[in-house]
Amino acid sequence: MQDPKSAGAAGANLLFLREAEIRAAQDMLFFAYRDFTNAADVILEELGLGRAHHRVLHFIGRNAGMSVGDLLSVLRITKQSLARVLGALVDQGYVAQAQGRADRRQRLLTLTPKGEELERRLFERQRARIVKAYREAGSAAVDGFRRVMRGIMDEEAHRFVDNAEQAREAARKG
Amino acid sequence: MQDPKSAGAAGANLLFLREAEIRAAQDMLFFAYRDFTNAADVILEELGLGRAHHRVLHFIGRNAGMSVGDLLSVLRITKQSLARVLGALVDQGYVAQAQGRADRRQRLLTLTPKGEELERRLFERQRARIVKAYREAGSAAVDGFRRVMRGIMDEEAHRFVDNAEQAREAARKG
DNA sequence: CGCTCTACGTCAACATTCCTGCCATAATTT
DNA sequence: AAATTATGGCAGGAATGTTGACGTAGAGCG
Repeated sequence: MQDPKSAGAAGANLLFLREAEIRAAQDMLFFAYRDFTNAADVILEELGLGRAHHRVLHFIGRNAGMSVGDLLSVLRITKQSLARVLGALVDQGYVAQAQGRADRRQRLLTLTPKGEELERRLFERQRARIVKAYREAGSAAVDGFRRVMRGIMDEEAHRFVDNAEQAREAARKG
Repeated sequence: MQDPKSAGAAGANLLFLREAEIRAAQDMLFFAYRDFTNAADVILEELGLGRAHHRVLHFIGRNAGMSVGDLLSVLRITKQSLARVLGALVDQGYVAQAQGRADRRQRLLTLTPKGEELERRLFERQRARIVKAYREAGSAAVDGFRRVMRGIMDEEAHRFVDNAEQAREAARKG
């Protein structure tokens, strides 16, 4: 190992492995996201809704009473893109809007019972996949998964996930 | 804990935690995918390319010499959707097509040097995010991450990731 | 050899989901 | 009163996806 040549090769090898790991992560993010979102598509298609509708239902369900602006910054899409999707969900009775108490300009968004029921049906499809993966991988792996995923996300998204967690904690206690 | 009421509450609590975990996984998949893909968007926009182009470059780079049909089944889009994107990449000199030796109907796809260079630039952007996440989480967490991600993906995708890994192994050795 | 199947390209037509820009309204903040 | 904020709405366009139909070249089989 004192041969500079083989040391160089070992170094290159380490770099190679490192890169291979990253490449594999790219693949996995693509496939996992593709197959995870795909799980709910059957139900959505029946109702003539798309993935954009699902995302909106999911995040309103996660953070009941959020404003339109909050939703926009979570989804990172434009007002107009959201307007169509959200409008359809309100029209079809999945989402309810309430005037904000502190700021009456705000429309605070919540799921109607019908919306909750649909969100749950969609959730159950995806749940199966996660439960299977978690069970196969074991709880230590799940912890690692969570830590890596958090590292990939933006800081702001971090905060959202934590808030949703806390909101549920509070709801459970109070 | 022998009180059936508190046992029931504990059971509900476990279910609650389990569901909260799954919900958090939903959030994290969305945010991690959103922010990870977003990392390369700046470069793509400069060149007038989209994410679809990036995906094609990525997978051809990962599996040099793959056929159009292989690419279609990996991406799970239609021939026509791919045709536009792939055609643009060929026209602009990022991707080369070669006639298959065994089956001359096939167009085996590879990246040109120009395509490799672009793919690398795109990769570097995303690499930073993964490296950061991996470093913060530690190698045990990375292993857990991989195992969970594999569990979420379809079996078929499993195979693709393994093949790409092996192809690189072989290329390194031979 | 012919017949069929496969891999691929291509054209037409259309749906979904995103975008930018601009304007309007109402309520809050300064 | 003026500026800012939260939201809604319209016009128009781009990226990405879809289905369906047709054509060509090559592979594979009886």
